[in-house]
Parts: sequence; structure tokens; C-alpha cells
Amino acid sequence: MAESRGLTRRERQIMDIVYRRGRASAAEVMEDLPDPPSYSATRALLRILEEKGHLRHEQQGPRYVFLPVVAPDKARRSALKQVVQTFFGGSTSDAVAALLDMPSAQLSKADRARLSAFIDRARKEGR
Amino acid sequence: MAESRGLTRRERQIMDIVYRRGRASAAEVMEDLPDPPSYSATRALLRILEEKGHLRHEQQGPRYVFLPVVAPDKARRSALKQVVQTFFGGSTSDAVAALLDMPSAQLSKADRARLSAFIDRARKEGR
DNA sequence: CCAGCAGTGCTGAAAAAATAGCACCAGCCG
DNA sequence: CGGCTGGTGCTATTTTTTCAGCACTGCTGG
Repeated sequence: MAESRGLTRRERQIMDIVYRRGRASAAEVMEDLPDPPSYSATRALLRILEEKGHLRHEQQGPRYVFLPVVAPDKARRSALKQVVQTFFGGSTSDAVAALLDMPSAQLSKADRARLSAFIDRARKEGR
Repeated sequence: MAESRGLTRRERQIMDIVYRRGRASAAEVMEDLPDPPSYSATRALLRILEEKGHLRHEQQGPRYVFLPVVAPDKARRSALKQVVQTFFGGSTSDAVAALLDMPSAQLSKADRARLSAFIDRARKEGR
């Protein structure tokens, strides 16, 4: 939470790209970057993010592939939490309602079943 | 969407604060800002955000109170959309599931009813 | 072998952001 | 009536961010 707060604009753009793709090479990141800077500028940013501990890299073949240090699962939760706090006054259910209300929601039958199950589960656990 | 991408770190922090509070004076914003800068620095940022069209102000009594230009409702949707895209590969239902799965979900009876209703509605409309 | 390509690390400089300081104005109180 | 308090606008300065260039390495093909 305090983390994403500390990122600069470019840094956040890059983190978003890496999260979207799961893993990305410098070239891929550059490609996805709005108003793409030079390759070396992109690399410089990646290096900084690595120094700051947000990314790590693996040597894949001849090149580096960058991955988020924080597991996607955790990152998801904290992104959601952030949005819920900021825009929904902490109300998870308001946020869920807003999500379901979005035009792009497009729930499949399986989705609906799954969500209903979640709600049931909450009923039992939540008391 | 492209908007929040263009904000600097401080600017985004301030927008978050304003969205959280709904409306805020310069002093309130400064108060909530992590590593709070001087009052005048805060005001400078607010002025910039106003110039960029993200905030507007009303003269409340002796002071300015700042409000978001984009209606909270729209801002919410676009924040959610952003998170869904970045962290859930565009799957709304994955996002909903993650939300419901969060420890802090704490759904009241009324909440559950409401969400079930949403899902039913999706069943009907979605087809 | 040795050019050429595709990577990397580093560093200096330009551009943008963040901050503090100063001048000014209105209202309130002694 | 002053002078103080709490607000505002503006601007110069400092700090951070962003960027591109250059040197180096390893691999590949002629």
C-alpha cells in the first residue's frame, strides 16, 4: 500500500505492465509503455525498480525477463483494498455491487454459480 | 483512465485523499498527505490539479474546499476497471471473487441479499 | 578470426515535480 | 483605528525523475 504510493509515474506504468503480462522483457515493457521512451531509458527504469525491490529478473535465454517480487495474489488484494478504501469508503459490498453493475461484467453461468457460492460461504462463516 | 496515468505521485495522493473525503480543504489534504510537505507546497499542488482539470473548488466560508471534477461514480468505475484489467486480466468475476474472499469482506445480511439480487439480475439481463 | 547483432551496466544531462518563501488581502479583536 | 490571524496567488529553487548515449560482453555466421 505504502509501496504503490511511493512509485513514480513511469515506475507505476511499468509495474502495471509487468502485472498485466505476468513477466516481461525490457523490449516488451517498452512496447507497452505509453509514449515509449528509448530502450535504454526503459532499462534504466527497470533497474531502478529492481533496486527498489519491486521487480526481480530471471535470465531467460540471452535476455532478462522481469517479474514482480510481490506475488500477483497479494498484489491483487492490495490493489483492491486500495480502491475499496479510496472510492468505496471501505465497503467491500459496495465495491462488489459496482463491479457487478458494470456493463462489461458479462457473467457466465459458471461465474454466477461461483459467486453465489462465495456469498453462501460468507453467510456461514461470517455469521 | 489515461488521466490517472498522467498524474504524478503527489497529485495522485491528493486525488485519493479528495476522493476519500469527498471534499477537502487545503489544510485537510495536507494533514492526510504522507510525509506532509508545507502548507504552501500543498496548495501549489492543488492549484496544479485544478489547472489540469482534475479538481475544482468552492469558496466555503473563508476558505477553498476542493472537489473532484469527475463524479465519484465515474471515478469509481474507472478505478475498478483499471484494477480489473491490470490484475485480473479483465475478468470481472475473478475480481469479485477476490473481493468476497478478502478477510475484511464482512458482509451483512442485507449485503448478501443485495449481491444475490445483482447476480440474479445479471442472469436475466446477461442472456 | 573478426564483424555484426542483441543484449547489459553505467553515467551525465535535460525535463519535470516538489517544495518553501514571499507578498497580498480580508476579517476580527483589542 | 491598527495589528494579528488565516487565508490566497505567485515564483524561484532544489530535488527527483526521466531520458539517451556510450562502453562492454557474448554469441553467431561468413
